Amino acid sequence: MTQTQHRLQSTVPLSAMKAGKVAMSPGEDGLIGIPFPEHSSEILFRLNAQRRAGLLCDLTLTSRGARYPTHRSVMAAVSLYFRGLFGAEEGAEAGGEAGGGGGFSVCQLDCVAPDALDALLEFAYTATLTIRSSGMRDVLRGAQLLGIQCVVDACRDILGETAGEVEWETGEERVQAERERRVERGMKKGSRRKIDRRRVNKVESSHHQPLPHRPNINTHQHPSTPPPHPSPVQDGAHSHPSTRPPSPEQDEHPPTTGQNGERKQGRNAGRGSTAVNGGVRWPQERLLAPHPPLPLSDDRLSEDEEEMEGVGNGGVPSFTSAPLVEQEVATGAGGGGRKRKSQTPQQCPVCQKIIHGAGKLPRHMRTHTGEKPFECSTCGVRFTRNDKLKIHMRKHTGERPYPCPHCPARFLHSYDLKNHLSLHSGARPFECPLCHKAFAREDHLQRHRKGLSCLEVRTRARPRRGPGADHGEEGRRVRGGGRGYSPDQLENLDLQPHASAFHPRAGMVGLGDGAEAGAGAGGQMVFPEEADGEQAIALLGPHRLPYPGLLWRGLELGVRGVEGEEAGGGHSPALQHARWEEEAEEDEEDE
DNA sequence: CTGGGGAAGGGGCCC
DNA sequence: AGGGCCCCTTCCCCA
Repeated sequence: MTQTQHRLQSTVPLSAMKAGKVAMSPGEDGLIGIPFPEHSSEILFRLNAQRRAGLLCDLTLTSRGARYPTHRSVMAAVSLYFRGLFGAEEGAEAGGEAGGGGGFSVCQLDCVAPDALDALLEFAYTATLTIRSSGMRDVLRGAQLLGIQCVVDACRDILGETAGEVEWETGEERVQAERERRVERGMKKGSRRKIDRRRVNKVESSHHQPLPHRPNINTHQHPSTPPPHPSPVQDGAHSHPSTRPPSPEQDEHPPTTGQNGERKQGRNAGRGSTAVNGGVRWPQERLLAPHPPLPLSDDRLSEDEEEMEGVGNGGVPSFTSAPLVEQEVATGAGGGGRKRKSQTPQQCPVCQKIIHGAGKLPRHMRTHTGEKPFECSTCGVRFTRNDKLKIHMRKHTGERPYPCPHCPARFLHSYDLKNHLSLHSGARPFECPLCHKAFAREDHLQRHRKGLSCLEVRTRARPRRGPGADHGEEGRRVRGGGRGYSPDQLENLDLQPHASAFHPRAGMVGLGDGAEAGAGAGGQMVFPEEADGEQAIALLGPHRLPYPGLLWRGLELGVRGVEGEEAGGGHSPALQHARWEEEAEEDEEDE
């Protein structure tokens, strides 16, 4: 858990803010979308912990004497059967005792083997299905009975069963399904990889939205007003689960992953099944993969993709790969105008960042979605990119392809060798323009600068020769949040970095006088109503802001330094050096 | 505070 | 056009 929390802190939002990457759309003043890729897994983890502890459980499933406390909402989210049972189906009225209201109920599922039911519950709460090969059939049957389609698909995939037509499709649904199939066939005109990518994208949506928003394939199968303790057996008998695939989705999306070795090794490693203690373990992506794209007509596809780009819906948005110059065309009323031409550059729909390079947008999008499809088969570490995995694998293979020509040292990365060579040469090409201390690495020089460890702390607004220790201490405080706001940014903020403004006590419950609150982490922060934006910033200080840039934006202070010139992080070292030179000159002029 | 290792993300080139 | 591969920069962490 702590690991997850740590990832939460260090994942997209912070880094994005740090680099000024979470930017507002020009037309959406004040609206900021911040994806939290770990949120869904975090929630799931806590729900699972509650289940295991029996907390807040309002539904008990029983199977042949075994009892499984669980949560209605979770089961309704993962199972079509329970969704219908509890009236949680969209548009369905919560009816009867089993409706969406409260109450505690017991559902007897003797038709599902206890082990299978346990595995399905584990899946529901962990998004990972861990089953023994021998129990595959039971799990498949249970998943069919409960309407957990992705598990059904995964099991069928493993068992090598093929999916046929769905007997219980209504006429309207059949038309819809046929329309989807036509769309799918149309999509298949593109490359196979493209289709796979679409699926991955949709999987991302599914990941945060456990069941797809689509006209449900068998709502009639689960009446919204079921009997108090309906038996899935009846349900299953209705749907002929043992002989029929419960969904037309299978038909549309024949399993392709991991069957013909088409995918690259990295992907296979991350997405395929892996043997676990004699069982088979399906990662989340694979389980969700069979979910189809939204049933869209060709004309609607672009629109809906754009709708999915919204980040305010709590889900991680999917994205369109439409290039900047093509988006208008693609979303126009042309209908058949989905064919896209040049793909570079492309704008990220989440952070608005312009991504250069064909095919680079999906790679960038994974920084938002948190998807890490490339898993190290040795240690299980996952990566967003296969080239990173490849480099990582060198640690296991011992390969160090970058030997130093001057000594026996070998390195994993080319830049390590580069750094190392500078040690041989003694070159320290990066010199601080203020204190003239030289560094072998540019980032060390930057750290030196940002750390205010030299005379750089002398800002134009303050006397240079104050108590030096104070400067150093203040510098450390300013930097204390770890975000490393440069003096440039602080100056652009027009903040007077008086010690009181960043004193840990300031702003902790109460405005100043008598404000006595714990300065440590966890102290309650209170924004007095009368405190305006600048006061609020002074109260907090940059080191207290989890998303400093956000607050500044939210307070509409018009901080150019944060979202202006630094946004996008595209400043070149040369520019940075030039800026420093300029500052140094100004400082000297001040003297 | 500095040196070093490593991860993450972006861009260029090529297929 | 998309993806693989490589290089680069930036940042974080640790000693």
